[in-house]
Amino acid sequence: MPDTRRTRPDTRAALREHARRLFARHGYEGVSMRDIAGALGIRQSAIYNHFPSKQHLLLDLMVGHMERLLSAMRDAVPEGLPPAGQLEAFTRFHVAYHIDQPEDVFLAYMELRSLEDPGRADVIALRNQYETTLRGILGAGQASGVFQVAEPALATRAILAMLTGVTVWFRDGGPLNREQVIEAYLGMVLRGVGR
Amino acid sequence: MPDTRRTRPDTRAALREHARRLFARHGYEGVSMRDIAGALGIRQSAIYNHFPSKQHLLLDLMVGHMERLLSAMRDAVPEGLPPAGQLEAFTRFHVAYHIDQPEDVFLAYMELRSLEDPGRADVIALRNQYETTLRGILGAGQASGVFQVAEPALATRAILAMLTGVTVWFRDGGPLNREQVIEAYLGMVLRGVGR
DNA sequence: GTCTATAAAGGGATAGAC
DNA sequence: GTCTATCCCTTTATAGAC
Repeated sequence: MPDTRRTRPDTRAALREHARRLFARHGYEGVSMRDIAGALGIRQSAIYNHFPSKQHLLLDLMVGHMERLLSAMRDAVPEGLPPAGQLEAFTRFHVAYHIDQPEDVFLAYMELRSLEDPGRADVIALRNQYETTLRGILGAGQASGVFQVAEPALATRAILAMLTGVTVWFRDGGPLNREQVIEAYLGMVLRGVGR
Repeated sequence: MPDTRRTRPDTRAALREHARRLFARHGYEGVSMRDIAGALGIRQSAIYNHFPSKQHLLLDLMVGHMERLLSAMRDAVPEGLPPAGQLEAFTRFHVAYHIDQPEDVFLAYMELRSLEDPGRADVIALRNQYETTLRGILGAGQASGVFQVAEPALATRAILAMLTGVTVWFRDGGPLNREQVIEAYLGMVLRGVGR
């Protein structure tokens, strides 16, 4: 049994945490390696024992976020459900995840432009998998007549933009709690597709 | 009658144009004064004849955008209309303006975090005026029973986020033209508030 | 694995000639 | 109003001691 009191702190994990927070708040270009190192109390050069460059650190955060998001979404949206049930599950999941992980989500949205190829293409591919899932749900509902969606591709983007915006304003302790926010967004999505 | 062929180009206006484009594409922190000057074919130091600092250049772009946006919105949304008509006018205006001025809009949304006080507070106040207009329309429609909006403040943010997202994906020459996009978003907004 | 020291480049801003 | 030249600072990244 390891002595956890004497375990050296996991610098790599701490770097991820502080970089995520700082990048989300000030933007990739607005944060220096010194800023990140300073948040941990180490020197800037020590970061290079854990990540080969600032770009690689950003890529690590982006890919890690997208893989966790996709995996969690697939767990939350059962394949066997009819389209209306899938849309409800997807919407609840998306809002809840964005409330719970605002920094990851905000970072992935805002700093894609700071990510260089080839990593950028990988992240876009992962994001497209996520979007395609919602697109498929809307298309299936349209085909079976339970949704009235004139333009499924546009509706996909409209719904994702609407729901993702929750990260910009939601705060714990505000007038609406987590569950009230999820229900309010769900109501707008369902009415928006004609349910 | 002035000889327009020999008129010196308006450097200040050209600086605004190129800075707007570069800031929107790479972010405020990702663009240097040398980048902006280079786009015009002048030296970096010449910028300081027109703007006292990089911050002032950003503030000029932000305030200019918000004032134009507010003014155009007030022209497009007549005060005398009933709430349903106002919501339709507001939605058509917002999508059209965001399609036509994507750089201004994207910049104002993304780079507010790079703007320092006191200018930042001014821009936020202007943005709040814009949001409050939509909030008032939804509140009036709710009060008169023509809208079913459980949470007007949330619905305001949800609608604005949904519509503003058009800047991320819309391109001239794509599968949907400007008018088709406006109608599709309008349909989703009206259904979303129960019309 | 972290430190000090340093390299090499780029950042915003200013001075003064023209 | 734009230029060249420069100041002073910060940046990412590397080298080598411990």
